[in-house]
Amino acid sequence: MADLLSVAKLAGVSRATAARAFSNPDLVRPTTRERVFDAAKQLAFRPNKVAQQLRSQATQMIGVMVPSLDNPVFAEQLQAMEVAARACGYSLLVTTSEYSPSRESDIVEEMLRQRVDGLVLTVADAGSSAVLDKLRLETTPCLLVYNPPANSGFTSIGVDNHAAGTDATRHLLALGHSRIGMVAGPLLQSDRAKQRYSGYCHAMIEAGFTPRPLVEMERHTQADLNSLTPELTGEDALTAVICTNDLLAISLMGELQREGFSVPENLSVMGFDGIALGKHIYPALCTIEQPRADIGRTAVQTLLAKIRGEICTPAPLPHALRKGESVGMPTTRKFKLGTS
Amino acid sequence: MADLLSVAKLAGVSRATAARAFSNPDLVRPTTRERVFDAAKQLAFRPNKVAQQLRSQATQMIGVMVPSLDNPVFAEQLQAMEVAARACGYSLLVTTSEYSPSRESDIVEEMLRQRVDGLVLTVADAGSSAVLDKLRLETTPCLLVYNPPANSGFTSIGVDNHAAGTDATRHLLALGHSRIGMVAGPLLQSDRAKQRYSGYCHAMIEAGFTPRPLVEMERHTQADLNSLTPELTGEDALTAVICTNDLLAISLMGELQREGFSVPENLSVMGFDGIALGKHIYPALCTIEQPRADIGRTAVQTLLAKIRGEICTPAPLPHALRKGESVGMPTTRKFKLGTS
DNA sequence: TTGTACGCGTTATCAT
DNA sequence: ATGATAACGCGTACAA
Repeated sequence: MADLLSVAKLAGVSRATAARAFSNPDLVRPTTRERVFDAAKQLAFRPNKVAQQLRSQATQMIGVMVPSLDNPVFAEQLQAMEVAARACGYSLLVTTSEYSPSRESDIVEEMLRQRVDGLVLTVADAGSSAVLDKLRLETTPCLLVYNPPANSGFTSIGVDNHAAGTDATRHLLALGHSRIGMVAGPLLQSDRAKQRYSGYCHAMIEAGFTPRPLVEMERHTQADLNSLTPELTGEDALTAVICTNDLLAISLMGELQREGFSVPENLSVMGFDGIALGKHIYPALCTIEQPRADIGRTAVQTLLAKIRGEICTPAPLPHALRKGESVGMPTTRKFKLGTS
Repeated sequence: MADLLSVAKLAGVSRATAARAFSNPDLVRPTTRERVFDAAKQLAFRPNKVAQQLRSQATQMIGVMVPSLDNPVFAEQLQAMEVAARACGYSLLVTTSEYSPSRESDIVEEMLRQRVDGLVLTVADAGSSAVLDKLRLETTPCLLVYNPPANSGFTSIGVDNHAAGTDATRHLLALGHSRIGMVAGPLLQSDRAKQRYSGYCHAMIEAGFTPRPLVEMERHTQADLNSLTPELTGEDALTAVICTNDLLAISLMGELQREGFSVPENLSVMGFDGIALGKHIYPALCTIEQPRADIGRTAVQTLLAKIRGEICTPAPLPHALRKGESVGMPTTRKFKLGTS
């Protein structure tokens, strides 16, 4: 691949002049400049970013680590970040941690070696994270997304999960529900879920009810109806459940319907996150919507500000309740499990 | 950030020796080696990949461009690619084209400047693509994913979309359907959809039926029931439709149910792609499953082979029929539209 | 306005 | 076994 020197030679100027023609065009006489551009075109010259990066000590790359792209929440956030970053001339180096702390460390180390200008991470648990401990000692600007800001020492972009959990619960309470449960994936892997649960507890207590224990599923993205059935039978049977993420909610609804129950008649189901698909399925998923596009954009802009040396601590982004057919008024229609 | 020279000085050796201690440990006396390692640790030395890349003329990065990460098909493929690439010591530079040809060009240009070792692209239409025309003149190894291999001149990883379309149709035919339609997003933006449609036509003709015209929706991911209603009424009303992707199918099912119809009693609905969510919704989506993990892995491995200079033209990957509750036998139950 | 020369951090060649 | 040095491609301070 042609380099600046060959361009310069073909244009009959020095390397410096050729370089200037690109980086500082006004410093070079128009005719000379054109000669350089012509030569560049003839040789199909393409500036070498690696060299530029080494020279300028900046890569214009930001490293992104999310748990998994199989969850649309992260994929959609990444989509927004990519657009925002590109608009600012930055590229994204993307990795997935698969919720594994050791992978998290390897990935961040790798990205630091690549000299990314900044990092955007979503870690399993911001409260106790080896990778964050390491990053505290580094100077590379770093930002969390989705992780609750408290206790990590890092600025974090996302909604107020506690408040969101409260709002979700209040919505159900307002409809007349009181026997409300909450379902989560593996808790250790999600500090968000914990906060949302605490918000739920807050709302329940506030309304004079006793919060129920969190029901923990084995996977993030797939509900297991059996784990929930104890809560669905008897006098105290739930009339509504909140899932800590939309995938869980959608698969729970599927399981219920597959077993012959209907949503929301037998059980109201709420999700969390607001992935796009939730609007299209039937019944449409009632959920707490995170402003994913905003989150992505804000994350990029906040990080770039940090990179420029500015100090900024953005406020939590507003969540919104998205109503949906998966939630209704509580009914007395009894569950009859095991009829299949 | 500490560099090799400072490490060397602290260890009391030359830069060359320090470098060797890492790249070629056996060439340096064990005691010296340890001194170097100690110094490196003390200074928190972290090798600079940018410099390595400039020096070695290889970035160990592969550039990935997909239309949009909002579609789980691409997100899930990317997930698989990331794991495969990381396992081989490669990183992923990820971009989204948003189905825009001009963005496609900008992105590829940018990645070439970054000197990625190879490219993995999913373009709108491999048959006529400005970006592919440009890449034909370049030497950077390049691979398509999902795009049909024919007519592009590039090797492409994916299933045989024609055959898959045929298989989908045959499945419905075998159940007794004959009035089968096909629904797609914007056709110009998806050569895959065209191939799948031609496969459908093939199967219909083969069975002695007349293929229907493709119904084109305005968006890739959201069905518009109104566009379809003409096909759902009258003597010749459809009993089954195949959608060219799962998101379209899922939203179509939602729309139908929302209007009071049931799937598959009133209309059988098939999807295409096999995104994970399809299994969990109710009715579970019957679809043609693409081996996304395989596709991702194979793409990376094929590209790396190309980068190493090997020649390899992988065969199309096998698709699979995933049965689901969204498809049933044809019934005589009439559609009654507009009853709401 | 243009050219000379140095440095960014690394690796590889050639001496010693 | 180790050290000196050139080169990767670029940007820029300084000199002309």
